[in-house]
Amino acid sequence: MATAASNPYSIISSMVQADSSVMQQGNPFRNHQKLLQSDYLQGIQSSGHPISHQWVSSLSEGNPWSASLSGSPLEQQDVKPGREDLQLGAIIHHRSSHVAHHSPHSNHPGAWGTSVSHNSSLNTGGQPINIYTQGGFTVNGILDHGGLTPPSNSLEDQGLHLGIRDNPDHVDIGGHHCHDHSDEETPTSDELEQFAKQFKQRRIKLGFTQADVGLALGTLYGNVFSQTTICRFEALQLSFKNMCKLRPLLNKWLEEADSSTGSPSNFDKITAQGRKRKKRTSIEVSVKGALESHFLKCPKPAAQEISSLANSLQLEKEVVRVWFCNRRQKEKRMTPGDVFGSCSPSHKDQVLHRYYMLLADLV
DNA sequence: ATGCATGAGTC
DNA sequence: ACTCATGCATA
Repeated sequence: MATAASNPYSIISSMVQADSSVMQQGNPFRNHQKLLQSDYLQGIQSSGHPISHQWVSSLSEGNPWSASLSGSPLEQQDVKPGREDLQLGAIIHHRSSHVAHHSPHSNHPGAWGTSVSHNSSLNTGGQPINIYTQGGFTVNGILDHGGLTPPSNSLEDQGLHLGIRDNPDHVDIGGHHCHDHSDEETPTSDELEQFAKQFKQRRIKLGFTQADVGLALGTLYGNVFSQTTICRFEALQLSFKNMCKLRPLLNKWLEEADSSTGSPSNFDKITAQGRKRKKRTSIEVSVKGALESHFLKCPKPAAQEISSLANSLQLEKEVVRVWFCNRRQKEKRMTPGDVFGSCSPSHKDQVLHRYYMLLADLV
């Protein structure tokens, strides 16, 4: 994944993400100025949703997937406290169990499963912590004290400075307040990039996997994260804000890991799965191409438009809707991925052509 | 590493 | 309905 970090937003990207300031009334080509001035960083903080369109809200359709779920129509069967499909997840338990309450949550009708309340984020205070493992292995990174004695060197020689500037809002993460240090200030994207890079380096040197880190974070601060999230952090594929939130935690982990004199700590790993999830639908490349091109013209299609699109593409409406949501979100990442994704070269050319036309029109 | 998905919080 | 943070499942 080439370090495209140096250029987070190309002209194209900013053009495409102009959605936050432009109405898409079928004629996005009218707002050139807006397109040009759309600034990535700006967009981030203002999390702009200038106007919320009120489409014909006619989509209270029943859950289209609920039935197709391994034949078990128990979509809103409630969770019996203490039991449920927990067997699916491995329970790699350990001695001393000190955390493991799930707040009994009722499921939302239409949800896939007996949701096991997955809130592991941002618990202020002593919220229940959910721990899991992806793949059911993993030996928690850090602190399996004694055991691992990686060839640690110190990170002092690295430029491990967290550039701090100003501190707009206070975002406190984890179960405790992080007031003790300078971390939670607002960094620049450069600093973030720097940190991410160093973090990855150190992590690897210390011999930990992304999954390890995610888990360790839970053990350390009460917030578990998946391999996915750590991965995205390292690759700068999170929103700026999200990056800022995670950085202090990861930084702390780094420090701990580095001085892995680790104080014995124990943990319980509970893979609390058991929630039924819709089978991931895989969209054909050609179809993706079509979606992609629609996205260019209109990143925020109205419900009706989504419907017709879904029809012509033979996809479920919901799938299309979600696709657009994800696509938009992708556009807002620090390091936008290839705008063309895995499109065929020919399609890419088509799209590129459109961009060029647009550009030409701008000048 | 990434694509499709979920859920909470917001307009 | 949308955004945003996050993750299971998969390529």
